[in-house]
Amino acid sequence: MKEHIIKILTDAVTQLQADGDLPGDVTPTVMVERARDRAHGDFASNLAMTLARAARCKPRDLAEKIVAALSTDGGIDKVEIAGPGFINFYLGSDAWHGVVTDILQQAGAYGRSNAGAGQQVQVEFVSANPTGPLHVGHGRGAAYGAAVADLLEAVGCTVHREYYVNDDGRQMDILATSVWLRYLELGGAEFDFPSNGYQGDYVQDIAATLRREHGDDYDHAVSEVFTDLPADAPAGDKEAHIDALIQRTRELLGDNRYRYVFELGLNTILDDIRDDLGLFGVDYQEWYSERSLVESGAVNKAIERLRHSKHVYEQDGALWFRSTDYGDEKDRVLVRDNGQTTYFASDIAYHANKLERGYDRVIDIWGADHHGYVPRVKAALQALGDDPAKLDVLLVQFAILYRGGEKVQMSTRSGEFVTLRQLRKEVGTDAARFFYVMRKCEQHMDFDLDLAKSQSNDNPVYYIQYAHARVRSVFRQLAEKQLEWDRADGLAGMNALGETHEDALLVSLSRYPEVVESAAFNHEPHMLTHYLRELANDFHTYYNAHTFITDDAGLRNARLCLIEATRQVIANGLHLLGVSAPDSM
RNA sequence: GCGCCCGUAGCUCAACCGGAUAGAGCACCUGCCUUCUAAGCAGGAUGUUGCAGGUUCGAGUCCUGCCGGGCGCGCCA
Repeated sequence: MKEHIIKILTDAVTQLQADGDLPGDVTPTVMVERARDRAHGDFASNLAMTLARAARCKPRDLAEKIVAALSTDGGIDKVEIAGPGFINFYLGSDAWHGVVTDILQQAGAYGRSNAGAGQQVQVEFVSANPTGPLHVGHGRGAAYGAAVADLLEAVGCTVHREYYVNDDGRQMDILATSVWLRYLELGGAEFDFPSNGYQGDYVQDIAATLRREHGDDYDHAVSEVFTDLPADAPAGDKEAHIDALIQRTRELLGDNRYRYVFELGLNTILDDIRDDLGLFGVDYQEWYSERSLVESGAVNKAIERLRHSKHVYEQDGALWFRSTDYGDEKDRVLVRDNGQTTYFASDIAYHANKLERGYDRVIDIWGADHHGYVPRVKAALQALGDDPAKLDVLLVQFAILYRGGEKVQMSTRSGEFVTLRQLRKEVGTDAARFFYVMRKCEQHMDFDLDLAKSQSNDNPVYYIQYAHARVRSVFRQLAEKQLEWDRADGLAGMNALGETHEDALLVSLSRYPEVVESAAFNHEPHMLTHYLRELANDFHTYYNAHTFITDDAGLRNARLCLIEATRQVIANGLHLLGVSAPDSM
């Protein structure tokens, strides 16, 4: 319908240009949008206002010319000029009936489109270091990333979901060392656990596995481990202490054993993260290993490419990338004076690799605390001769949890953070997924745990799911009354509909594909959550105002078609958000 | 100090590329269950869009300067 209106408006402008009423050199972009207020009709265009200047006449006068040149047919009841020069289109109620047929025919495919067909998109999200379980801070990135990916897929893009596994850095060495120290403790050793080590219970679980499977094979005397190490905090430097401890661990265990402990820690935690995300309804096409980039030489290759670009220099024993040439605040180190490449160097290689793979668009979803990182990554891509505009970095603000009106305190250092797993158990996957994407990603968010758990109309998740379950319930009642839904009869008799509530519902249903498309291309799943709430509201209102299972078979079948279509759209929308659509509640 | 994000009703948030009288929900008050699930519905009001300028037919939206909050500013990741 919208396309139809755009077409007749475009035709009208062409007509006016041919008649000399409009300059021929202007190429208007015809915008038609849903009227916000139904008093303004169903669709509105601001065409006359945007063209007024080029046409050198008043918007309202131009609007009249356009309307005069308009060929109105196909369901348009009337066209009016209003306000400063809007052209409003009023549709007859039967213009909307076709949407029910569309929905019932297309079922799960209704709302999907090919608007983004041919576009290869990569979405990288969560990518938390595998040094511990995911916490609630990762939850928002997971829910948001999954929704953005699913939305893009719904509009026809080919989407590759990816988790970048930081399996190569110092943090992983700290984890391996922490696991081994806990293992020694389990063998009866006593010492002060390093203040910079990983303290969570999960480390002890991994250590227990090591001891269960390998007995005392990995034991060493405490004196061997801690002799001649720089002091730990508070007296000494905790960083120097842990680095020396890592080195000592490597020496005592030897390459193979150290590797084993390292892998055990990494794999256990990665399995846990994978499992956790899976239960959260978040799945990936690929888990991309940072270590594979290092081992394949891709990191060194990227550094060499930068070196050739002449934006690299040596200073203080380190190798620097002159990112300030591309607007970054300061230059960045690629290779440290100890010869180790930085995380940034891996990340350059990783992003270069993404673009080499031929994606039209690369989307990174990061926590907002990493925003300072964006300019340097884009700078590197530019220096490499890649197009930084292909990279979209979406920054997700943190969510603050509230329970009983109080902020839930989180402290990572003591290991007493709230995990995503705990959140799922407390409020359920459906509520968590929905709540996380209810707000724009750049918006600071308050996550009310009590509300997410509450089974009341305050809770938008239940409100929407309830609408879905209610439709199912109506059909169960129908069966109990020994009646059958004659779908063909209902679709043929849509003219029986015409109540205000029915018109409103039809209009809402017809909007769904537009909402999906808009939410997808703007990377704003919250638009869908708002839409679904409005749709559920339209349904509940209708439900209370009219009886669906009436004695009039024609009316009954038409209404059943309408509510089944509503159910289908709710199910489709919830599915895109990773939320279930229950048959009963 | 510099950079990025945010500031909309008592609270949590919308407002599609700059459009018409800035909208929802919650909280608060009043009604509706012998009738398809009351996890629902109907009715009731709330604004100097942080402040001050600017751009234009039109600004919550764009520009400049302030104020307030968050985050970042490592040879950490």
